[in-house]
Amino acid sequence: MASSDYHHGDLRNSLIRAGLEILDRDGLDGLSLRKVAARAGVSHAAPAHHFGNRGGLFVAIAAHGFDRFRDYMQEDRYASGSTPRDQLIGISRGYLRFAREQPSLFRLNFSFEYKNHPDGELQAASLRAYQVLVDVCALFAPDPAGPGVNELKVWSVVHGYATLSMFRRGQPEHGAPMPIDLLLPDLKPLV
Amino acid sequence: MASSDYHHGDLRNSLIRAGLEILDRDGLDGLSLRKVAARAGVSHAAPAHHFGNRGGLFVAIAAHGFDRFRDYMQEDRYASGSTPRDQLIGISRGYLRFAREQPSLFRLNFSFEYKNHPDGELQAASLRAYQVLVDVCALFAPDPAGPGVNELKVWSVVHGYATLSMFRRGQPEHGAPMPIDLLLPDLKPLV
DNA sequence: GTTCTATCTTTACGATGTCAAGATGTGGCA
DNA sequence: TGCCACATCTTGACATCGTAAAGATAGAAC
Repeated sequence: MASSDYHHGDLRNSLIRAGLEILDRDGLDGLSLRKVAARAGVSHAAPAHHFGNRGGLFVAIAAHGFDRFRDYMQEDRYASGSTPRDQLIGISRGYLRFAREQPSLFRLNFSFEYKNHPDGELQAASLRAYQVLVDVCALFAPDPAGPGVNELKVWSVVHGYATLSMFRRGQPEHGAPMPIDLLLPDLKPLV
Repeated sequence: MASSDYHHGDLRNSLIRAGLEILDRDGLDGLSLRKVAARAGVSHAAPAHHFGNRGGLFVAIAAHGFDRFRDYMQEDRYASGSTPRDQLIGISRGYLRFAREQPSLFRLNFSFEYKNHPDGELQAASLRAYQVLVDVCALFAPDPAGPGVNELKVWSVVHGYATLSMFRRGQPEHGAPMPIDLLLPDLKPLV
């Protein structure tokens, strides 16, 4: 290897980009430190050096995944009507679209591959995504059961439906998908 | 190895049992063909011979997992009151209790480790578990949006909440758990 | 210009899934 | 009873993987 490559300069981002590509091409099971290294054109041990270990790489990629997840929700939110209900349906559609179009990233984000790997960047990205839900729920009257209950209701039903859809996608018989607005709770707009 | 062990007799069940033990002790990531083989006292290649490959073993264990999952729901269902709402809350509690007490099995059941591994036994066990939900939903008036919508509403919110709870269990700050009956949809009893 | 340090490579090791070939017991057939 | 086909399990081997230790290199600090 040419000596000029010894200090890559932007290796961390290159590794994350390579990881996203491998994730998109080979799925979550195909993501490995060595493949990421090969794709980035560095030695097989370079990723572990940067990210500590396998979990570190997964965390870094998942942080990007949560930001992309948030983008999906925001896009469909801004493409929707302006009523609270429209906004709620919008982010739900974005949620489901992310699960459909980026299944590997979705799996990684909500996997436990990194459960013992606390990371501030990941947690921050995760909160940024959750904040979209919080913002839209703020358009509705809070549930009498307490604060955050609306968020939990919406998040649970949408995430559950997304997971179930992915789970059934492999199965032979799955008819027309259920429109998400039929499943969402009937929240009361503030004004 | 003694020649008398060449034909084990009940190797398949022994392997599944060993797999369940490893799953409970080491988690989903610790489950491997070779560890299962070692625990069952057979050669490292014996599991692959029986189940075809890694996915085959996982499928066989997951089939047992779904039956145990169904048991959890039935137990809490029969321990609940007799009104439709009580029954619904009962199976939801069983659902969440399974996720809490058998997290590795829960993860395996709803993982995609075997997504390209169609198996009749697994599908049958999965349907047996789903049937519990169908039975309880039959106590309510069907949703005007169509048949199966009640099931989908309940399943989505309970599964989503279970997943979110597992996801947050690793995090530091998770306050008192939300009672599930606050999240369940307000279905109308039949009579 | 020398040394120091972060960055990346090389080498090695154990664990894993998978396959091919071999060993072993069981049942069927004469 | 004796023999043989076959299913069952073992052995051996290989590629891939994560990980750690030790070495090489380039830029920074002085």
